[in-house]
Amino acid sequence: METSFEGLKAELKKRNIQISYQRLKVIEYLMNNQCHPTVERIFSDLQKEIPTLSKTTIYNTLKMLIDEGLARLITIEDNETRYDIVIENHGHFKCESCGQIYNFDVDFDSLGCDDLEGFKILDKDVYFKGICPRCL
Amino acid sequence: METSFEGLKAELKKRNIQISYQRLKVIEYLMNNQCHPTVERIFSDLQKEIPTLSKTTIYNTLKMLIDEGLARLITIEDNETRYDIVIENHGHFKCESCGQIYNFDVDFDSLGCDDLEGFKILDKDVYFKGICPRCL
DNA sequence: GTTCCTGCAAAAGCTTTGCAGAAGA
DNA sequence: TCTTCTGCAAAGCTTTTGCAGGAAC
Repeated sequence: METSFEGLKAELKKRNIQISYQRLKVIEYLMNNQCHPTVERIFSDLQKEIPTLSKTTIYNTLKMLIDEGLARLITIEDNETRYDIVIENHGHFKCESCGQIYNFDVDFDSLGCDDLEGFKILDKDVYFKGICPRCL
Repeated sequence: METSFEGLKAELKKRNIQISYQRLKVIEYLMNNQCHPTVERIFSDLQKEIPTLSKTTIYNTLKMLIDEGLARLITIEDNETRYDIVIENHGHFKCESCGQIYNFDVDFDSLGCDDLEGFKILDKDVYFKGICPRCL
């Protein structure tokens, strides 16, 4: 899976998807801020640079990336939707104190195979919650 | 962790929490329908029995159970919040075809410890998505 | 009598939809 | 020219809050 900025742009071009200024900025933001931002966060940060930017465009862009399999949703908390541009398998740890989300490596192959014989598994997510070292 | 109906009632009594008819019915529903229902589902099913029941009461009851650590949220999908009365550690598999959520055993102890040294882990969730055998 | 619970109505918050104008091919 | 993209405004949903009446202790 492509995780470099240039590679992502090439991937979109290959699929005949226009790379507008707004889309470029959203993708750039996701690449530079792998802290799994919410739409609100992306919006308020990018608005400084693009005053006319609307949330609709961010929603549109994120939807497009997810449809293309280039981003994924993180629903570690039920009242906030976050986004993750990195696709390679990893788990997410959310600090309940500061709200920061950390990545960590997970051996997905060793996970829950006994009970799921006959199931077609398309997607695996591991979510942990607790307190991060900085807050402890 | 207590998973029997009587045990749960006793647990609430011990904590001086009133067990009203509405609360009893919601708990009973969660015990009998471990398919991880949404609020909408609980509401429409229980309304047949309790015509005056309001969603607010269901939200209140679920919030109380979660605050007491007797239920947990499942946020496998970002646009629907589901609830789970069984607390013992298990993973959740959601069928993308029929929407059914299945439980499966997970060896949580073997999960992602290398990267998380110094983190205080309070909660672990494993979410899989795919197609269940019935839909395949 | 005091505290807690229920449930209606309203508010809040996030996401989607409709649509007109702009930009790009 | 034709298609696609942007962004405002409105709509749609789920969840929360305020509050008055009622039940439990």
